[in-house]
Amino acid sequence: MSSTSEILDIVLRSSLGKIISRDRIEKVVPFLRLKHWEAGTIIFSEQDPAEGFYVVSKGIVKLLRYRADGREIVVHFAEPTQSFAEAAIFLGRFPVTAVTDTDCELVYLPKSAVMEHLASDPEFSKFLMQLMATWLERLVEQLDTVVQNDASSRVIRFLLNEETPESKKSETRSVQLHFRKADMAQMLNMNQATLSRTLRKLQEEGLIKVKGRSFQLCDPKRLEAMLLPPLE
Amino acid sequence: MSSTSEILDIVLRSSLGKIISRDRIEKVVPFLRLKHWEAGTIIFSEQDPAEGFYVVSKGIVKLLRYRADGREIVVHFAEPTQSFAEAAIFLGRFPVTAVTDTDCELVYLPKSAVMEHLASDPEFSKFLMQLMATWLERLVEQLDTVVQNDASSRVIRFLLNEETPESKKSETRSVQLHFRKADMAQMLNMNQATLSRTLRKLQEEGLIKVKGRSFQLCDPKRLEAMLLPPLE
DNA sequence: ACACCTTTTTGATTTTCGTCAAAAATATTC
DNA sequence: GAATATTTTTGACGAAAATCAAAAAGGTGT
Repeated sequence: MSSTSEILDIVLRSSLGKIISRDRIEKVVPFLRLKHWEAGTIIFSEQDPAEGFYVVSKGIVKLLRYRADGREIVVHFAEPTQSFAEAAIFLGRFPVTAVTDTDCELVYLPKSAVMEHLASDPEFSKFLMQLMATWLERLVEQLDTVVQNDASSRVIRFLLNEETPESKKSETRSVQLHFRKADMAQMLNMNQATLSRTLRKLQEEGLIKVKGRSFQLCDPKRLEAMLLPPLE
Repeated sequence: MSSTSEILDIVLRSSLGKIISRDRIEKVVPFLRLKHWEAGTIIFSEQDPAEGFYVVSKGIVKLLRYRADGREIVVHFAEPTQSFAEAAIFLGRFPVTAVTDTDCELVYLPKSAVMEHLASDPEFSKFLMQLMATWLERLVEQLDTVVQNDASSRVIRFLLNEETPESKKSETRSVQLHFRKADMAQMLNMNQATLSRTLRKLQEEGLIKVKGRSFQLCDPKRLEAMLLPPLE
């Protein structure tokens, strides 16, 4: 299962594979580990010492913070080909907790391999910084979304952000959710009941159609316009 | 004013100065620029192409996003010795807007100088990544704070986070604000009036004392306990 | 197709916070 | 130190969303 060639394949297909040469990847592959994780397992916890980072091969990993009151603050859902916790190896600790949301397969890249590679390949360090910069951008975006003060705006914004580039080109624009609506509510910092009601309202207004976990954006222009200030 | 030795001094005192050798800094100093900025000036706007980053020498720089409705989402207040927008040179664009909150003096480090240095000094790339990782941590922390759903918790959390290590050791624990209460309210995603009322409430409960921009934490233990779930 | 479990929706009620506007307090300038 | 401008506090009110609990819908396995 966890053969060298399989790991190679995963890394090549991940975002890392797009920047690092095949040669270099082949060299580090022997130091990487592929592992299966059952749904609901804690991969690491906030403040744990960090000795490496991960690439998702299969499944969804939920990155979050646990509140003292048991509530969860979801930072991100990591999907296949994405890596996560890159920054942690530079902080020395994980700033969030990672839990498998479904059964998963993850490649683990130990810090030592990364650091060595960093010294020998300036391109790699640029790439890592780009990755981290993307995380920063994502977090700023999320902060912005979550702070939006009415529920509809947050939902609309989420949907527009979540839309894939393919969908944007196609005729029937849609968003496919890879996790529960309850999770979505968490990400948007609202009550599950409020999300439900908000979605109903948006449907009644003919802006979207909801069917389980798929959302059709019936009127993208009007959706975008709703994020702008009301005309007065 | 903007003499080479002055710039050298600022960079040495900044967080960059702590990691990069004096030799190396001296080499790049001729490529850096020190500039004065009047209060309320936009340094760069969200999505502007990024060709360098900044170190604050004097004053406060507000990093934020403008909403379509004119509201501001404050991401951070950058204070002297701090650098900002490092990540932007890897993204190619600024993810936030930067506005001088007071009169400022800033050193500008052009991307070209950074990139050159990056190739020749692996220590520097590690340092830059640490800087960016710190930003990430800060953003996660802020997301967590802002999402806290009641005003008191947000305020308490902010105060505890804002406390300096020195204060934590000292007898009279306190926090000194470097910007207006209105700004603080923005950071905490609440109305200025709400912040005012919340502070009053916390004072009445004997938890803090407020005098202008300085806050005394009378009962740090109880403050921390308030972030925990209520006993039932 | 049934029973079982999970997720989502809905209703009724309460609470918290935003809004607006005016007054008070605090800084700043001359 | 009076006068102006800026910042903060306070009050009255309304609106939006949280909460709790129960019903409905959707999945899964046998």
